[in-house]
Amino acid sequence: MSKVAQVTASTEEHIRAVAKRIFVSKGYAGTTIRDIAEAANTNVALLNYYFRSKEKLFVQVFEESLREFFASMLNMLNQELTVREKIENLIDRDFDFLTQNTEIPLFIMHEIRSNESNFIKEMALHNHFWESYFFRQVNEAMVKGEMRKMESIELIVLILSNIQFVFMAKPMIMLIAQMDDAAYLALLQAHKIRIKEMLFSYLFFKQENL
Amino acid sequence: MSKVAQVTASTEEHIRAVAKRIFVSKGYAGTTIRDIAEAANTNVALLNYYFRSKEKLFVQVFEESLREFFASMLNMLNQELTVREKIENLIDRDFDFLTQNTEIPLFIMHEIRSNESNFIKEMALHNHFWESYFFRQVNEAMVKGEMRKMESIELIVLILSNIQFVFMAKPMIMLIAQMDDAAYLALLQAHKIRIKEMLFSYLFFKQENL
DNA sequence: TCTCGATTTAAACAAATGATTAAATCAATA
DNA sequence: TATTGATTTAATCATTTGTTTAAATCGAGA
Repeated sequence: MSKVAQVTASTEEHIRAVAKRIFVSKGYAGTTIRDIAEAANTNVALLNYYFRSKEKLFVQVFEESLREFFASMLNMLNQELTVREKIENLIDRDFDFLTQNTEIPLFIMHEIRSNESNFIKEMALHNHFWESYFFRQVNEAMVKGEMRKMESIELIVLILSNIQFVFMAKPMIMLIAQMDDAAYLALLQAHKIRIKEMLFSYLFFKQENL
Repeated sequence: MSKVAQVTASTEEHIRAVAKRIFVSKGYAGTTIRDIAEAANTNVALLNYYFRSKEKLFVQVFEESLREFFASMLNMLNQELTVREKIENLIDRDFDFLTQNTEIPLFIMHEIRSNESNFIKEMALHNHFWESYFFRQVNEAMVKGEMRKMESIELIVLILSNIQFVFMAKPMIMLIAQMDDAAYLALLQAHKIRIKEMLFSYLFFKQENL
């Protein structure tokens, strides 16, 4: 039984991994279950045997992507570090993750928007987010004048803009700048250093116009 | 004849406009020609009568979107303004356009990536871009120490990150911050002011570590 | 070895989809 | 009014797509 379960789990996991790669690259609507079956060296009936339907398979893939996507942010929230350290940590972790998973942010944004069956909106992403230690820390720093005053959502948008856009726009950047992969990676490194410099000097400005 | 041509043009234009709305919202693969025909109060045969195929209709829509998307950037490039004025101009114009066309950036990025038939790569977006007056101006300012030194592509990525991400991530922002449309619009206004402040103080720093 | 449940496969089905056909309608003009 | 070409429509076609069925294969335990 242990062996059966093992084989089962690995077949199922293999299909899920293949499905993830294709869904992430071509989107839900652009992917057929035959694409997945073929790439996984199996057949469409087996997909439905393990996952019941294309949509249920997709939901699993999407939820996993969402978890990975938010992992570094959630991780950041409740650690015993300064705000500045946490933000630097977030940038480093996100760049590492996104360099290996360039397509994830665009995939998630596109599916949230084009999704009509609303299962995404039921995932309750906002849970306990704004009440976390991080945002209390931030508020405190703002009150003390150690940090520029703004709403939490503004802060998050400002930071994530500078992290994620360069990944979401990868195809266009490579196109208009006529880059190869090596040049793109070099851009990533330069960009990462630059946004730390810019964000830190903006967020932790030398207090005067508090 | 003039009347025939007029009616023709308006029917064709009406279909194109409806198609654009649906393609932009649901993506190429997620859109059926029957979706479009129904929304345009006509039938699938008429779509093919005017546009020959779903793909040819899509190409027209996509090219138009691309033109609009780059309009403010191209407009900026060769005007008689200072670098700082041009960048402020770009931010203002893009925010105006994107507020009315929130879905365009995500649409374009997604289609560039999931597109397999490569017609996009043949559109030669890079033409004369890097040789424009704007980048000569920028280079000059950098040499003079009026502006922080960086590659042109870095500068563009830095600016566009801060403009476009807030639009591309709209569905997620509204979801995790539990915003309504009014709150989102308020966020846009605050963000626009903020990024001008941040970018200008970073790009046009008080010269010292030139 | 035989049995039985789990896994895998080939084949088929119904619905959806992009495209086409052929006929109907319209509108200008001879 | 009759003709002609442009436009619009309903119906149909062939293929693709998600799903299901039924049979085959596998592997552990009796």
